[in-house]
Amino acid sequence: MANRCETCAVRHRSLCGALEQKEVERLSQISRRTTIPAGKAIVAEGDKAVFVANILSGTVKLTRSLEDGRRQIVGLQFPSDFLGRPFRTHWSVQAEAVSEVELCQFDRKQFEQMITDFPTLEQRLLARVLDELDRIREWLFIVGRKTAAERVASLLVMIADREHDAGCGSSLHETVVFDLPISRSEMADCLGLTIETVSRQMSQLTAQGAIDLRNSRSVHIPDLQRLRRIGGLAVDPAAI
Amino acid sequence: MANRCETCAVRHRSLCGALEQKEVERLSQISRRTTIPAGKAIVAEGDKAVFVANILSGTVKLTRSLEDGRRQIVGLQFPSDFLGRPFRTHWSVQAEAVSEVELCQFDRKQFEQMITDFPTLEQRLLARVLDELDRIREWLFIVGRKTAAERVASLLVMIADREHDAGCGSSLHETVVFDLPISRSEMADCLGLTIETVSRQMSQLTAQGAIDLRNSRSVHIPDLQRLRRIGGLAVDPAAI
DNA sequence: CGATTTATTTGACCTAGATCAACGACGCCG
DNA sequence: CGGCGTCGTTGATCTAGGTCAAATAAATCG
Repeated sequence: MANRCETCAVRHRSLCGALEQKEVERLSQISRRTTIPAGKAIVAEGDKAVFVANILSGTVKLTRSLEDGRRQIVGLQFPSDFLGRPFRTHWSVQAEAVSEVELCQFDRKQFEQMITDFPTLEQRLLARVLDELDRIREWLFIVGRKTAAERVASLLVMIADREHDAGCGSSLHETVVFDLPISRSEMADCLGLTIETVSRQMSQLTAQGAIDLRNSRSVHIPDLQRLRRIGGLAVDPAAI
Repeated sequence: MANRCETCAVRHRSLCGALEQKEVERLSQISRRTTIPAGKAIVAEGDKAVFVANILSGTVKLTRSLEDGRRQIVGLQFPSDFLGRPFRTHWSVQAEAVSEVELCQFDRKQFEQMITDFPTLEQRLLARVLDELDRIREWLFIVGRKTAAERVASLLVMIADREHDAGCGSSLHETVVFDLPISRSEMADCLGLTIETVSRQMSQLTAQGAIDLRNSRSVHIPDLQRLRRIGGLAVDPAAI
């Protein structure tokens, strides 16, 4: 049964924000909510692409891996992000629920039809994909050329930015507190490092006073600009 | 003055392949050809985005860099590829001509209008950006988790695929000969390695008989599948 | 609540690739 | 043709981060 989009937590931040009341209704008719428990794969590399989805809550990781166990997280997605690949028949990455995830799924074919019918939707999707491309290029740079310390700092800043995704600048030297959605092992897989190195760098950052861990998942950043500097990031938060 | 798209070398492979005769005419009216000499920057990180373009000939590298000289190539673009970022006011990467490059430029704003007016164009652009996203995710994986030998092999395969971009499978164990568009230093910047390591790995691959260098730029790959295997790539060429 | 399992931290040591340093091979120009 | 600058190769050494191992610390379960 169609769900009521008016009460959707990500109604305006997600793709659907592009749509008028009437259009949303049509979209809601092809949507279906699903909940995926933490740690479960949503789709595997090579799976047929039968759906696309908006993330309503939770965190999703996109990974590529080799048979020998090497693994790289190639995307982290948060509530209101779009998950999936219109106009492709198969998934090129594995998508896995990091925490429990709620999705608003659409049949891929029907969604493609919607895109074709509603240019505003397509335009918004395009803008999103382009943003994603920018972010992943930044990411490639980090993984390709930065030191372990810089990588860990950069990841923390990135997650901080996306968690309280007000993001946009506000004051310099701002304080941020948040829970890491991912484990040390997942941090390592984001950064092309090992768990041990990530852990050592977290300890190092703590020792420097750049972060403060109340427990291993709860991060307090007393001065975001400072952490940006440690990460070798532009001090001006890259405008989304 | 408008150029005649009918004679365009990349007319059908590029974005414009989506357009009807009449639409192409309109597009051609806002297009302008430029030639950029080898080694020259096309735009710098942070530049105002005044245009987007199709690449007619030559190779373009997209780079991010740090003040201390560390540099990462985050994209390599070939003829028929689309260069630029609609709906963004500034460039987030530097674009530089690797070889002499011919562009077919469009005013960004006008191009955005075209996108809005011609959904087929937008859809084709979307598909392209999604492809680019897939490729760069693969790339992130390579840089994050693969050994130097695997990285170099992967890069050669990737370039071989894109150079004679018939690409699509044909026979197994196929032979490929091509000229590297990029220097050792640029290969290193693609892979997050140093020149020396790239050079050593090229020598290693030559010693193994996996490649054959007639000169430092001219690569002969006697068995593409074998090189794929060395690079830890799926043997089935990832469908474009 | 104690037992067990799983995540994280820390330490000791090792290695892939970086760095430093020649050296050879082309092209270019006078 | 010979000097010179750039690019690529190769060798010797060093080091950031990996690997292996052990000690906490936190979560799960009966």
